[in-house]
Amino acid sequence: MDRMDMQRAHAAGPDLATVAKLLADGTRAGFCLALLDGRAWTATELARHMGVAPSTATEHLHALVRGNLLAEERQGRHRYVRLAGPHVAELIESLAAMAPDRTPAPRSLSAAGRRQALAHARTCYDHLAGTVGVAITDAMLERRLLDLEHGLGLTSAGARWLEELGITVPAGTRRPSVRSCLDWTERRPHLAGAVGAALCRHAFDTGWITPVGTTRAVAVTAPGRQALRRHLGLSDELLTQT
Amino acid sequence: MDRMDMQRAHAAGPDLATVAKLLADGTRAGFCLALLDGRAWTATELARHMGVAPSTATEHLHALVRGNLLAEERQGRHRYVRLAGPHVAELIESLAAMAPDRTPAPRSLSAAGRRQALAHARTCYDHLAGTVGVAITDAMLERRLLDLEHGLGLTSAGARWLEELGITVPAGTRRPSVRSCLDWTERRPHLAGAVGAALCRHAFDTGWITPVGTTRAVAVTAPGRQALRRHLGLSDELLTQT
DNA sequence: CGCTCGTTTCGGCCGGGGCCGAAGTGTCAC
DNA sequence: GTGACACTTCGGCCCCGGCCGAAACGAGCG
Repeated sequence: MDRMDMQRAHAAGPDLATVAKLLADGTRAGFCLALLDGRAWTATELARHMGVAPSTATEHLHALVRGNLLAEERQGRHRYVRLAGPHVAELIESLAAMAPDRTPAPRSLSAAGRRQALAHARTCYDHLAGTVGVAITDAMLERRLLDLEHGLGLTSAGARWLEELGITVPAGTRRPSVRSCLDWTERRPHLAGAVGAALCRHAFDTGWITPVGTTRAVAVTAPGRQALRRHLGLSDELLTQT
Repeated sequence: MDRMDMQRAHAAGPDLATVAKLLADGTRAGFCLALLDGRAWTATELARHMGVAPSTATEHLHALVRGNLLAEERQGRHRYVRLAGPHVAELIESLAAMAPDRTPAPRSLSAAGRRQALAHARTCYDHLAGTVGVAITDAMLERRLLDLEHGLGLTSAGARWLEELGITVPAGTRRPSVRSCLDWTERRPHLAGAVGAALCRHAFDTGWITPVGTTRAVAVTAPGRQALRRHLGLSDELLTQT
């Protein structure tokens, strides 16, 4: 039995390394981070986004799809990819929460503006993050719609509150209704999970928020500001990007 | 601006790759999986466990400690390492849940026995897994001590039940009280989080379970069988390893 | 049917990094 | 002191894998 066999023999259990390897490359990790916006991107979009040749992107995407991190959908001569599901988004988030934030200082005015818009309010896969996302979570805690008694949880008052707003949360799934997601600009936890996703969806559907350009950034609309003030007591200044 | 700079410029946000790289090697991943037992191991123990030279293990451990995945503690000429905390264990678990299980067929009778003991009952960092871990979770669901209404949660009856048993769960932390952990033998979720940890600790403290050899496997003692039958209605056959 | 453009395949280059063994450092026991 | 032992450092080997460009492929479109 040579060395390789020794190693194999001791390597029982799940094969962490092959999954981790998929995220262990800067380019592939960048793809996944980009896809955290929840949308489907084409291969060339991702290639340009990370500054690599299309051929390189193709290979990476193959690996990610084969590893079940991404799902692909082909339309004509385009190949769209998106995250394979919320579980992948959560894996990426928990990895990101542990990673050092190496966001570089903005090099241009427009880059600084983009960064500020993202820091103010953005989607994080399927829920809200940024200053606004954290503020919503804090307000819900203050009003006892959520509590921290045993980790983050929805109170019965919170359940009623959702119902009054006409927000229905898909039940019965394994997905936790409330999950705490640590985001990388605020470094503070905000509301994720099924409730976070439902709330975000509702905010889009009713026009409280609207996407900014083609990024993950969102802006709070006038009706949105009004609704958030009434339902959560959030101030206008907080909701307006300076 | 050359190609490298382009890539750097687009690589904003958390540096997923460097964290993932730590787990992207079979040997380092094996170390972490071994450390999931929650104990502290010495460098040589881990080296022998994975079949690599001590010098190799040293380098890997340095990387893992520098990356904040492991904590080290030096005692005399020994260097003990353990997982840096529950968040690391959870990261490893979520990675493992996504990884293909490449557990090889046992090559010897003793290996088969070890495997069976592990499959029956074992610790998973700080809570219980295996057939027994899943059975406890199922029984708690059936008795409405837990519910699945919005993800896995502790009911008020469950809180009372814990109190009656004299189990106190540290409150007020960010750690979720109840978390679902997918284990790699049963492929079914079982109770983790602060409650899972407290329950496991209680089971050790009161002698319901006892470690088997130096592995993660545990055996249910006679008092343990009695207690689990009385408090959760678990049958003796289920709790005895065949 | 030829042109465009998004995607894929392939060959080849090159750097990073995992591995070992040999030698060095520090700790404990006698 | 003199071993024994746990751990570390270093040099060197070698392979894996990310990158590109060139060329092929195939869907849309006039």
